[in-house]
Amino acid sequence: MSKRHVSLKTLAQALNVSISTVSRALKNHPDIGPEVTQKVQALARELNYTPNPLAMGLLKNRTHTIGVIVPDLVTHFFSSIISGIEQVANENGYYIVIRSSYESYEKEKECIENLLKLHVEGIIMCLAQETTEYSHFDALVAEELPLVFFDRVCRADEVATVVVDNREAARRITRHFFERGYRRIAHIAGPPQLNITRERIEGYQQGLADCNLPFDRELLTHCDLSIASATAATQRLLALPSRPDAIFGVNDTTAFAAMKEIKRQRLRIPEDVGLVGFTDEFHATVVEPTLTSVMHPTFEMGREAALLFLAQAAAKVPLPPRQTVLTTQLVVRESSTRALD
Amino acid sequence: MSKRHVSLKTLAQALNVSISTVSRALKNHPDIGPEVTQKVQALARELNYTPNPLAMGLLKNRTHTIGVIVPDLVTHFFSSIISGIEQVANENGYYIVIRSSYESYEKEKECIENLLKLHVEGIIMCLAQETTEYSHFDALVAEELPLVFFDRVCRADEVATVVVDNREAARRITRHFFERGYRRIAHIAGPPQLNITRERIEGYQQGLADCNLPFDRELLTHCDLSIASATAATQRLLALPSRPDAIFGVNDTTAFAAMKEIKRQRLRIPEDVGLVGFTDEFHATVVEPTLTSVMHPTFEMGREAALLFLAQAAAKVPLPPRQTVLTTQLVVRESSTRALD
DNA sequence: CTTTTCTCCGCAAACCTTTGCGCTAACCTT
DNA sequence: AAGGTTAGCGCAAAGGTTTGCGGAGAAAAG
Repeated sequence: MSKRHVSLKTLAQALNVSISTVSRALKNHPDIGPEVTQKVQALARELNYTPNPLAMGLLKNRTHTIGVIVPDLVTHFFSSIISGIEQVANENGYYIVIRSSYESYEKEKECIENLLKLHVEGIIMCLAQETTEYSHFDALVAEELPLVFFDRVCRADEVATVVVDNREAARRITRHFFERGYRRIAHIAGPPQLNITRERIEGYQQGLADCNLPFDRELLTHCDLSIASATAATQRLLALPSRPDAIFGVNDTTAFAAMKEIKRQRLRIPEDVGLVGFTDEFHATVVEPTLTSVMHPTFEMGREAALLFLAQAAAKVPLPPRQTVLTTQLVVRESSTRALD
Repeated sequence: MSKRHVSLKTLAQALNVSISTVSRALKNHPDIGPEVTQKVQALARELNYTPNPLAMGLLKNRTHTIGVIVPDLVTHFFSSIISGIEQVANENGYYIVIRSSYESYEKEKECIENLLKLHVEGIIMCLAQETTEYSHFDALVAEELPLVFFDRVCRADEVATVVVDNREAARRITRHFFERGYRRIAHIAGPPQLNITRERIEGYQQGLADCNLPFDRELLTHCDLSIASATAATQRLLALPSRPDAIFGVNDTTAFAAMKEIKRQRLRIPEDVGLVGFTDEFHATVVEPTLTSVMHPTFEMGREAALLFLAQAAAKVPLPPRQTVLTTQLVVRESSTRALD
């Protein structure tokens, strides 16, 4: 399709010199005479010569490419992280190739195989929700290909990861509810296999313990992070004989779905039910009431993941797996601040 | 870093045959005897051989790579479109490399140069807001490199584009307001240089004409699509001596910002001020009141853009620039439906 | 027994770049 | 003037793949 690219050969033939002379002239090699160097550089500029990345890649065995796999592209959480990855990657001369796993284990495997075929120099990814078995990373680990997990992680003793202080954040939320007078604090958790689910549940339980509240198994329910599933979870909680007076959603999407359902049932937020999310998207400030949420440094998470990749890529020997833990902050808004008695 | 890849050479040496024999054996070339073919294929499978894409690219002058440039990655609108592009691209064996222009003209130029250096097979993009000059596409057009614009477009007589029926949609919104009894209908438009801005303004004016409403210059104001700017625009409108009773935002983000500001000023939606957005993100159903909006087929737009690219890539001769126009639908919710007298 | 016709495989070029080494002049030294 | 030095350039290999062509050996045909 597109017109032929100009190569060293093009220049060499036009000037009647050898290819190697052109190559050296372009880098001001002392072996090449000043006039020849002049002419070559002039023509290169004129014809807008740029080295063929494929040829360079073949020679140096490098593609300057990072594979990025996310469960989906559309969620603000992931797109924001990708944005962070992209920034650091570009600043360091890397391109990012994106694929989404659609939360599917099979697709995730496929993505990895595909990216390996492309000879990416590393992979930065977030596990799919379905993934419960991690042997498809064996090849990467064995080949010592730089690999970084963010948010949802596995094999943290082998590969670099970047996560947030999930336990601490969940604990803080629970205590915040308690301080605001809520006593039956429920948690809509994510799929059990995810580390973020486990950690946030642990933090939730720790928070309850801190406040001398009993852990009521009824008040812990799961969803698959979809809106429908979060709505159903909310309905289960609200239908309990002894209804919760506060709900902590595993992420903002869950919280938004819960908010919709709570309002649909004509319950008031925060008076009847307190609500807190996790991530703190922009929309948390738009909904009514505004949503209390944990500020998740998504952009930073992307940047950190990219930095972890760079560190591994630069290292001559395999680096010990590094865990980066980012700190979050609770942003208190209307949905959890009812007037205290 | 990563262990050496297995190449034809690896197989050839291991089996004591020539590289070309291995190459042919893998494709079941009749020239190669059955036992040799057997052995080669067996070893290839065992060692998990895959052709080196760099070598293939060098040979065929193809990279199987599409460059995608968006103003930003974080906005739902763009990430959703990217998702559509990614799907079609992957279905057809292409990888997508993403870069964001951050709405900057300079960065946009830089992105294009960068992607060209990577030898992408085409570019699918949305113009940056700052871009008012289009000569940096000369090279692409001249090289006949497949190029597709989506949403914000230029040079539509030369390059393929995919857009929505902006005029029609804006017209429909305006008439919807009129039917609901609103008479002073304002429009917060985007930056003047964008085609979407112009087209939606035209539709807005046409809608006014349809309803025999005068076009009041005061009721048309611009913003740069940022939240702060949209808030300021709303303030300007609400401060008018004769305040508008309806506002049509150029997109949902603008409408959300307007909603926040209207509520801050203790005005009621939809009673005092009707509000309509454009794009119809998920959050339109979460805010209170729920937001009437134009359903913008973003995912489809991404798919269509990718299909336009594929058509060009497959064509032997340059295709005449094709315009794909997607139709939208007005989704009426609470923010524009006050009780009629 | 020689010639033809296969079968089966290797050589080399092409895609593009880098780089160690070798080669040819011209210049300098003694 | 004869030998050595050096500036300035080209050859060739390497990286991996495909593919036209040529070549060797064996079997079939004369």
